[in-house]
Parts: sequence; C-alpha cells; structure tokens
Amino acid sequence: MELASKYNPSDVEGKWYQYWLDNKLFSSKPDGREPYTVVIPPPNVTGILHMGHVLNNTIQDILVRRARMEGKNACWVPGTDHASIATEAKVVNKLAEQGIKKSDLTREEFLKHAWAWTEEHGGIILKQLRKLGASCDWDRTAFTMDEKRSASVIKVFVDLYNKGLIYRGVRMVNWDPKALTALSDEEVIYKEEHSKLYYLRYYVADDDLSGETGAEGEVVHRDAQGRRYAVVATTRPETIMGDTAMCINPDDPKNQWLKGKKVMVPLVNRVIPVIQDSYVDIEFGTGCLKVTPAHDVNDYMLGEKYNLQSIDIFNDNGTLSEAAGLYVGMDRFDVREQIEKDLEAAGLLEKVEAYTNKVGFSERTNVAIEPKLSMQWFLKMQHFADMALPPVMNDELKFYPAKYKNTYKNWLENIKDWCISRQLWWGHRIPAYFLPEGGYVVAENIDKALELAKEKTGNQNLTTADLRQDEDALDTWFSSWLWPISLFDGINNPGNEEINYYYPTADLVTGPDIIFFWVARMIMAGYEYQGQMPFKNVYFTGIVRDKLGRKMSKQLGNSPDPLDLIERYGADGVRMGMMLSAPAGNDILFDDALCEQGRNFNNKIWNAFRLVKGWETAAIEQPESAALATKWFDAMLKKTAAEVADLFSKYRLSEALMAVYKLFWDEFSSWYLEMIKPAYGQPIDQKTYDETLRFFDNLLKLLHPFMPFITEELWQHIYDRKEGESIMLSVLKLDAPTEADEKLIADIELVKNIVAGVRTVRNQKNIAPKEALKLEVVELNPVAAYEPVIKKMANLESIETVAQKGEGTASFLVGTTEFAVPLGNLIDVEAEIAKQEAELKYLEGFLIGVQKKLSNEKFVANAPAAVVEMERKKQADAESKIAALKESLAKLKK
RNA sequence: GGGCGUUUAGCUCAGCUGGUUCAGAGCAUCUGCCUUACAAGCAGAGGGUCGGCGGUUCGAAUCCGUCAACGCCCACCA
Repeated sequence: MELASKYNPSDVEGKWYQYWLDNKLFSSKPDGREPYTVVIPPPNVTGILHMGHVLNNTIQDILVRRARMEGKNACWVPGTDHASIATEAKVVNKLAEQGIKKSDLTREEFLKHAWAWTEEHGGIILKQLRKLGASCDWDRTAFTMDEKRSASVIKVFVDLYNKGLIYRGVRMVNWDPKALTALSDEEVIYKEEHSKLYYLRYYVADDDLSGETGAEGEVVHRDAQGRRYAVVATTRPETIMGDTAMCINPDDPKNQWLKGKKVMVPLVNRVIPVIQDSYVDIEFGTGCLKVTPAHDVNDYMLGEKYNLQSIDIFNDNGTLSEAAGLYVGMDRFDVREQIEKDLEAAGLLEKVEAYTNKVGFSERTNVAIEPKLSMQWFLKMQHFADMALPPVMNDELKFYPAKYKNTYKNWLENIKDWCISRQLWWGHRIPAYFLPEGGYVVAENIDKALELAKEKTGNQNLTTADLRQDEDALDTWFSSWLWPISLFDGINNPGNEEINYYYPTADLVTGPDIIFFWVARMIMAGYEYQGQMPFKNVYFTGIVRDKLGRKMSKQLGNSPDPLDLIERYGADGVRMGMMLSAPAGNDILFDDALCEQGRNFNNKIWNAFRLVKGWETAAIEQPESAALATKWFDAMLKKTAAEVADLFSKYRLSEALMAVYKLFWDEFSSWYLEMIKPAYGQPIDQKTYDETLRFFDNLLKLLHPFMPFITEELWQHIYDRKEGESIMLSVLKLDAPTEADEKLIADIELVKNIVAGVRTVRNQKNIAPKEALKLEVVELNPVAAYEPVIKKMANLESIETVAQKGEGTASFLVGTTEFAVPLGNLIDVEAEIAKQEAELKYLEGFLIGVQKKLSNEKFVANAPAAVVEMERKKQADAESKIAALKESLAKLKK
C-alpha cells in the first residue's frame, strides 16, 4: 500500500463518520450492560458552532468514546434548545427587515414565522457537531419544544401549581424594554458604568420665607430669594416624575429641619411628603433620597412600608408614558439628557458629579434593565433548595473542580423565588385560563380547564370560548431544568424502561456560567421528579479565550470559525489543540498554534504507521535488541494505560492526552521504533513485527477518544477488519504493570541516558550518526544486559568494560558510572577539562549540602530512617564520582 | 461590602498526605542535521531565589500568618 507522506484528514473524516452512522455505532438501547449516559447541554436551535461548543462537545465525546471502549452502554443524547428570548428576538428582527411588525401579527401568525425560521436554521449546529466527530445517538435528537418535552413542561407546571409551589403576583421585576419581557434575576448582568450623579433642588412647599435658621449641624439651603430647599442626589433624574416622597434618615443631624415638611418635585411641582427611614445612608450624597416606588426596587419597598402612591412613568418599551406628564413618548435616555438641560435652565440643578455605579443589563438583549412592577408567575424555591444542597455538599454528586460547591451553596442559601413567566410568544404557553368573572384555573389543556372552571364557578354553561389562556410563555430554563428526565420521557411516562435504565446520567459537561440557570435547577427537578440526582458528576469547563486572554467576541473578531479550523487542521487536530490547553475549570487560552501541534501529531502517527506497514517480514531470528525492546515497550504501554485511567477518573483529560502523546511520540516513535528498526531494505522478523502491530493497535485505542478519525483509519488498515467493525467498539484492556515492568522501565531510562551521552559527544564533536564509535565503561555497566540496545541506538561498534578509561576520550556520567568515548585526535583537551571541572564544581557543592544535612544531629535523630539512608547514599555516590572526576582531570592535564 | 480562586521557565500549566539530584511537562528559543517513516521532522542544549515578607519544622514550591497583584462569583447604597 502506498501512503502519502502527509496525512490528509479530509480524505478520511467524512468517510468514517458515515461508516459509523451507517452501522448505527452511536445508537444505544437499554440492555444488560452498565449504562453510561450523557445529555448534551442543548445549544440554541438557531445557533451556530463556536469555540465554546467545540470545547464542551469535544470533552463530552472523549468521555463517551472512552466509556464505550470500556464496554459500557454509552448513550449521548443530542438536542437543541428553543431559547425563547434569543430566538424570538431573531425572528422579530427578521420580520422587521421585511417590514413586518410583531405587533401587527396575531400570536398564531407570529409562531408560524418562528417555526419556519426554526426549521430553516434549526439543527445546523447539530450538523456541525458531526464534523467534529461527536458520537451522539442522533436518532434520539430532541428539542425543548417538541411534543414530548412540551407536554413534560406543562405537566410539571400544573403539578407544581397544584402543590402550591407556583403563585402569581405583582412584584418588582427586571424588565427588558427591548425584548418587552420580565427576566429572572439571573438573567441580569451588572456592569460598571461611568455615569453622573445629579444634585437636584426640592423646594420646601408652602415655605414661609423667614423660616427657622436651623439648629446646630443642620444644613439648610436657601436660594437668592431665601427660599429653602433640600438637595437630592440621583443617577436617574428622568424618574423624578414618578417621585412620590422624599426620604431622610431620622438620625441625620443635617436634615432634622426637613422632618414633617413637604417638598416639591422639580419641574413637576408636585408636592410630596418627607418621610423618615433608617434605610437611608446618612453619608451618601446629601442624605436625602427621592422615592420612586414604581422604578426602583428599594423605593418599592419603602413605598410598601409607608403606603406611598406608585406612579409608573414608563411604557413597556422604555419611553415615557402619559403618567409622566412631561416628555411623553421620549426614550428614557433621551429624557435624561433633556431633563438635565431643563433642570439647569430652571435653576433646579445644583451640580453634576462624575459617578461610577453598577447598572443591570439584559443578558440577551444587552439593554439596561428597567425595574418595573408587574404581574408575573413565580416558583417558590426554598423547597427545592432544601433538597438540592445536601447531595452536592456531601459529594454524592461531585463537582469538578470542587470549588464551585461554594458558589452553589451560596446561591442556594440565599435563594429567591424564580420569576418563570416571560412576555414572549416563542415558548411554552402558561397553562392558566382566566374565567369571565375573574380568577383563573390551571390545567394541562383547555378541556380540563373547562371542567375545573365549571367546578370552581358552579356555572355549567361555560364553554371553552369563555376561557382566556394566559398570554405569557415560560422561561426557557423551565424546560431545560427537566432535560435529563424529559429526554427519556420520565415526566409523561414515569418509571418507563428508558428512564429506569439511563437515569441518573453519568457526567454533565457545562460551563460554570450556567450553574444557577441550569445545573442547580436540574438537580432540583431531579429530586422532585425522579427522587434522585440527575447526574453523578459535573465537569465545569472554562471559558474559551483568545491567546491574549480576551473573551472571544464578534466585535474583536478574535473568534475563529471552528469549521474553518477543521478544514485547515482536521477535526482530530482541532480536538487535540483544544484539549492540550484545557485544564478543568480554568479558562482556555486558545491559539491556532495548538491545532497545528495537533495536526503535527496526526502526521506523526501517520508516518509511524507508514514505517511499520512498509516493513517486509521474513523467517529470521529476532535480534536481541528487538527482544529487549518489545519487553520494554510492553511494560511502558501498561504503565501509561494505568496512568491514563487514573487521570480519566479525575477528569484530567488534557493530562491524559499528554501522557498518550508522549507515549506515542517519545517512547514509541523515538525509542521503540528506532530500537527495532531493521537496516534499510532489510526485512524484520515476524515476532517483533507482530508485537509492534499489537502495540500500535493498543496505542490507537488509547488515542481514539481524543482523535477518533485517524485512529479509525489506521485501525482499519492495521489488520483486516470485517465490515461493521470499528475501533469505537473495540475494548481497551491492559494489565496493570508489575514490579518487574517498573524495573525494566527504570533500566531503560539509564540506557537512554547512556545513548544520549554518546549522542551529545557526537553533537559536540560533529561526528555523523553514521560513523560507528566505541564506548568504554569504567568498571561495571549497570545495564550490561541491554548492551545490544545501547549499541544499536548509539551506533557503537563495541562496548568495553575497562578499569580506567583510555586517553583521548570524551567522558560522561550516568548515575555513578563513568562512560568514555575514545576519540583519538578529535579530542579537544581544553574543552574536556573545562566540562569536567564544571561538573566537579557542581558535585562538590552538592556534597557539601548533603554533608551539612548529615552532620545535623537533629536531622539524623528526627528524620525517618529511609530518608537518612538516602542522604548517606547520596553522599557515597557523590564522593565516588568526585574521585573519578579528579583522577580523570589529573590525567587530562598531564 | 462579602466570598472564592490564582500567582512555579518567554507562554500555558503539573507538582496529591512537607523528605528519592524536586524544581518538572508541553510549546517557544538556541545549536547541529534534508540520516529513504515523518523538516508538520531528527539529535542535542540553555532557561526559574516556586509573587513579597515573617513563622512552624531537622527539613517548606508544599503547612500557618501577613501584604501585594490579577481573576471570578454574590450583594438593594440612591
């Protein structure tokens, strides 16, 4: 077989993926084997693949493929998320481009557009995952809004309502004026903003100009006419039209004079009372706070407490409403600019200061959140928090890395009720039905709702036409939190075979940014509906950043297109590039160069294969060097496989990959293959050849979870395989290394050092590798048994044991043994002396350190015997080396 | 304002319960090689007071305290 000298991924990747699909190798059905289940964090249905997905899904695929090769029944369930806000926003934008306004459409018409959009763009991302090699059971592909998942969501809503855990009420919520919906607290991101602090004059109403002069410590402002006023500091002057009180701290000496007064809202001239509450920080600003119950969470609480009027001055889209009286129809931020000018002109603006504060933004639309009073649905969370906290804290359910337990705990211990309604159409419509005479019923469908309605009202003449379903949809996460259950239909069909077999799932791989949104809530739903955890382990990945540590973003243009990378480096190369830099929980600084390293590794594997498959076998005896080499590599393979297994159990995947990488490149290619390589054009003995193929086969298996394509390609070529066979289904099983194996490995390490010593001599003296050399060993070669290997690897014509090394030699130490290469007139005496003197100096320094330790009585008395013994040995070794070096130097200097 | 985490070679990171020449790996760098598997390669080499200070100990990258820098999460100061 003629193979190109460079591996070309595009030749094989498509072919093998199709082969896997054709042979249904990803599919899973419950059977007698141990299940290994992973549910994909469903990407947005209309999204496209980005680097975060590459990281996340590569990790999942590695875990799934590894489990499959361990003989488990691996099931990776794919799917997409309807992502209500994001998708609805995209559809609204698209319609806008066509000149269609959402408000001009009926709900049904809009949903038709949304489904069309979903069908057009939906699932692209799943196709892209195939390019990456993801071994999902595609027949199971689900959607959070498909029939089964939707039914699950509605059923759960009704159930929780009937349990008294869902309630409806007017609350201050986070309002997104762009998406026109309420958001949960978790969907609000606070950012530092450079803004301004405005100091406004609130004149005292009906003030008699004479007034009191003010007691000690009071701060009384007067204008030129002598009128008294209070100064209020605010960052939001545009909300003054909604002011219904001013508040001072009753203990604030500055503002005692304001007690019991009434003041006038600037520009509006509405008279509002001065109230007193210790909530107000005396130190902040002037100690006077304007109270706008409709537009600030704290003010809302004050309003509740003091029974203040609430004036909502905003429309849902963030423009000013009729209730504001001024600036009606203008956008809130335009009003802020305008009102500053108007206040200034009216002499009501004392001053403006630069100020940095935190402003909440919508996670999805990135517009500033407006606190707004509205009627919403809420889920009581305390019940869920109580169930979900213990299993994580006592490690029944493990987090990797464990530090996220703290984050989790903190959230659960300060849990707030979850606002689950969204003023959107794209989503699961809330199954609440309003009755003509007020009140509502909650039911899975309108027929059941009608029954309940008749029962509730006693009116048997009601028809479905009399019922009006709530317009709102549910928060997307209200479906996501059921994902590990609903994928196996465990809500609609409790106790079915699949849910019993696949649940709880094994590992969840996701980002720490959705620990509250998703992970915590899945745990809650798991205990509520299955009575047990949804997954045994959670592996939190980091965020993929560019090599400078910046987040990847469209604006920066620093986010590579994964498909483009796959084209350039191959899917295996990209997967490896990603994994090489992905320690669990740390952010990933991604660099194309890492994919290059991956690609290079593919090429290395490819070429090693070319070498091995190029050999002809013959009935010749196995050379001793080859016999030793195969024994050694067998040990090495076992040892590394054990290490890799250990690393997998700790989710240290990049380290596992690195271990296999080094095994293949350094041990197998650089050492083993060179040890057994026949001379050019010569055949290889059958025994060595067979062993080598076996090693290669096992190496491919170890590599397969990381780089599925090239390993399948070569695995298929290495032996004749039957149709339908795959490395995917092959079982990786190697014995644990024995003590003899460990000894062998340690001995070969010495051999390598000797070979490296000779090579260094060659390098320094510019002696070609082709030129055979002699090697002298002073006194006793500690690894005499491996001389055939040493000879071959260092290209030596002889190894001779001598009492003293000859003249004109370049020497080096391995352990305590001195080796020398006779060089005749090539030797550079001066250089040799310099080298040995440097070594001597180092050893003498080292010896002093050891001696100091040993002469310390406390050390000898307190340290364990083994440690002391080790120090003694070090001392003896150093002394003998020093003696040898001194002798050698004396000779050279003669 | 609280909590958590990080700081080890030019870069990205290992280093578990203190003790084997423990100061490591990969990449990058430097030197020499187109040696018929691979220049996407081969063979060598250099490079760090383990963030600072103090303590515990016979012994500290490792344990304790403290300071500093950076990062993340949470929190209603206008």
